[in-house]
Amino acid sequence: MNRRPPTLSDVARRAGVSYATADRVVNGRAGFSEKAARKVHAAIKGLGYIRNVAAANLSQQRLYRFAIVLPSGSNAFFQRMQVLFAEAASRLLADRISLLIESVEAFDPKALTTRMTALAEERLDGVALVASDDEQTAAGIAALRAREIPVVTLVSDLPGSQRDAYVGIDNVVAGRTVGRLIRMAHGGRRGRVLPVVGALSARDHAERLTGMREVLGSDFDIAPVLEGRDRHELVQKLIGQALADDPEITAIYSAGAGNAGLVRLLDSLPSQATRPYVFLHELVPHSRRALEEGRIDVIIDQRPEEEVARVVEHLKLLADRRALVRTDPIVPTIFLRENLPQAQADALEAAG
Amino acid sequence: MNRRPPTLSDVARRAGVSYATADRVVNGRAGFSEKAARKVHAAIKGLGYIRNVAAANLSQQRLYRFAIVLPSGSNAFFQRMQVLFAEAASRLLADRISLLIESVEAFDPKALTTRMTALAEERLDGVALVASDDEQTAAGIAALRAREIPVVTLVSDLPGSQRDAYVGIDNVVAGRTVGRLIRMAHGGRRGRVLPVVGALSARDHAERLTGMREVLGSDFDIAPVLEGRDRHELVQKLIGQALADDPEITAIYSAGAGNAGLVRLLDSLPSQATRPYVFLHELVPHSRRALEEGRIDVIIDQRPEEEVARVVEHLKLLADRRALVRTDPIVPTIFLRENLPQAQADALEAAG
DNA sequence: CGGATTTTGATAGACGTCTATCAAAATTCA
DNA sequence: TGAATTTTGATAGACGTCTATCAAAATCCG
Repeated sequence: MNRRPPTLSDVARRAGVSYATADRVVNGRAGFSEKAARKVHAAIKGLGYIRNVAAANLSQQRLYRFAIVLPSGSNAFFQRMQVLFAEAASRLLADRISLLIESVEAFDPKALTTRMTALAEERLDGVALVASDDEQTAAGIAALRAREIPVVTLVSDLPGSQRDAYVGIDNVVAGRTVGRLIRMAHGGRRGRVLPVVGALSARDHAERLTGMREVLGSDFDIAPVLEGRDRHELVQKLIGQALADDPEITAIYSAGAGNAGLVRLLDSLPSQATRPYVFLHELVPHSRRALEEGRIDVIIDQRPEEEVARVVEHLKLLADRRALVRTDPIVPTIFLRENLPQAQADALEAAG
Repeated sequence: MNRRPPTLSDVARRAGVSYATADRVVNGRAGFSEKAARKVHAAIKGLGYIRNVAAANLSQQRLYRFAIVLPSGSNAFFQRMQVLFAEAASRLLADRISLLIESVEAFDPKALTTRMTALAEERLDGVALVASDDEQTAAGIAALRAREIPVVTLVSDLPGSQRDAYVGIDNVVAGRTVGRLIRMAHGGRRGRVLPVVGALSARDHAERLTGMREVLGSDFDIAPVLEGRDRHELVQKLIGQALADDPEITAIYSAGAGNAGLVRLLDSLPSQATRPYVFLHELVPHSRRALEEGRIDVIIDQRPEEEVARVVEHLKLLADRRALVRTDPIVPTIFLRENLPQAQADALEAAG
């Protein structure tokens, strides 16, 4: 019923050439004629030949070596991502894939570029990194590509660069989504939204606000944007002040990090007062707890589990010079108290 | 720097036994002593030996053969799933995995069981199927398992059976999520919800309503449940009547299929009237269009793309007798007009 | 035409595992 | 102790691809 899949020997026989010639054609070695190439390709098509990757890797003792560069620091989101990559790494050993997980100082393009230059010297099969939006990083990517090392950007993209793929959400889309949810939560009534970001100069944060504004239009008031520098204490202080000064606020949208401070502040509010609706990004232990306890309303998550899986998938395909599947951006996922995924025991373990 | 990964020969050498003995131990062939087994296992641990799956598969000329059994019929959701599996199948050829995609008459447990019995006779490495909730199906699963064929249930689970894994959403969770969204959309005011299902006897539909009720509690009125048999015309007619008879209705929750009828009905309403909020399941061409055009408000999707990927992942791991990763249920995903994923050109192509 | 160059064929060893066979060694048991 | 049984070792061929080598054949060009 099921015949054995055709091998390159079968291809050679059908093409009427020797194995050696067929091999030269498929592996692009020098020393074959146009005519031979045509015959071989016709035979490949006719037989439906697919290279046996297992055999090929075996013969070459192939080991895939990928580097993952993440920003260091206390950011809960990247901590989680680091744990996820570490888990993936141990799983992937069985597939002869090794992940070198590296940290560089956050918000330090020079450190990132230095690391990238170092990586370009190693025999790597691919690099994934969280790009920052500057020319140095773009040059670093170009340097990797110049050495034929595929590059995938992660979480934060750099569209003008030579990266092979981006894995992450579209931040304008995320902001629009929050805008729609804010509208829904107000049930047709007007409201006043307090936007909080890390910095307006951070492209992803700015894009999120843009998206939100697009959907809210002129039906909503938008209070002056707070810049919390992604620092818990500052976020807590600024929002506290703003709420005290501006009792009209009906919703808070925190587009950046430092949300532990926001949660602490909400906790300190008098419980009988109706609090504003709260929307924030990234499902991490403290935001999860706040959602479960009803202190916030919505978390927009970029599903780091899915991102990790896709990064690995892309790097593997790029290393094998195969076509990418699923190149559409990750969809920002809306978590309410009710559709939270199961808590990740692994994350707690790793933290404890 | 990076040594060659240890082979079974290295293990044998370190254990002080021959390759043949090491092989007997790891592959559970007869004819080795306890002492030898202990020595080999110690060496495996000491060296961190991992079997080279590529080499193993090569030597056995291993081909994975999986069967996927989907209900046939005009249901847009399963049509989409079929397309996704077909795409996956062509991609997976390169990994020596073949998917046999089969259809059986929907809602016909006997047909499903007959097909399963037939599949049990084939040399398969795994089966995925949409379980229906009855004893025949459970027996069919048991028959497959008796022949050492792993079984994964898809979309609809059968918890009491011997299935190895379930890939799909928790329908109570999905219902609760809708409940929360209904609350949000009413902005703190009361409302009256019209629930529509295919049949109250369908477990998944009933579970969704249960979940919704849990969250709405006594703050909301719930109109009598309509049973639309997942048929477009019937759904259209019943909802039309209900809306005409009951002007108090502020929201519609369609927990089943047949939503093309719902969309048509909404289309026919006088445009100046404020329509009720509409929540329904599964992102398919007609529901997508309705959401884009603002005729409905929310789609709860079970992400068939992710389900397909996971089914394949599980089947492969089960066939290799490896541990499953990610056994938590799929999270019901909330789609608003703003966070719709890119349209799937492939689906259109396949339909056209 | 004749020499240089290009193309082709034949073949062999390696990758790590699986499967099988046969003889030698160790153990069990009467 | 001696025969039967179990355990072990040594080894060889296969899987499909990659890499390399060498000689033979075909083609090119002056």
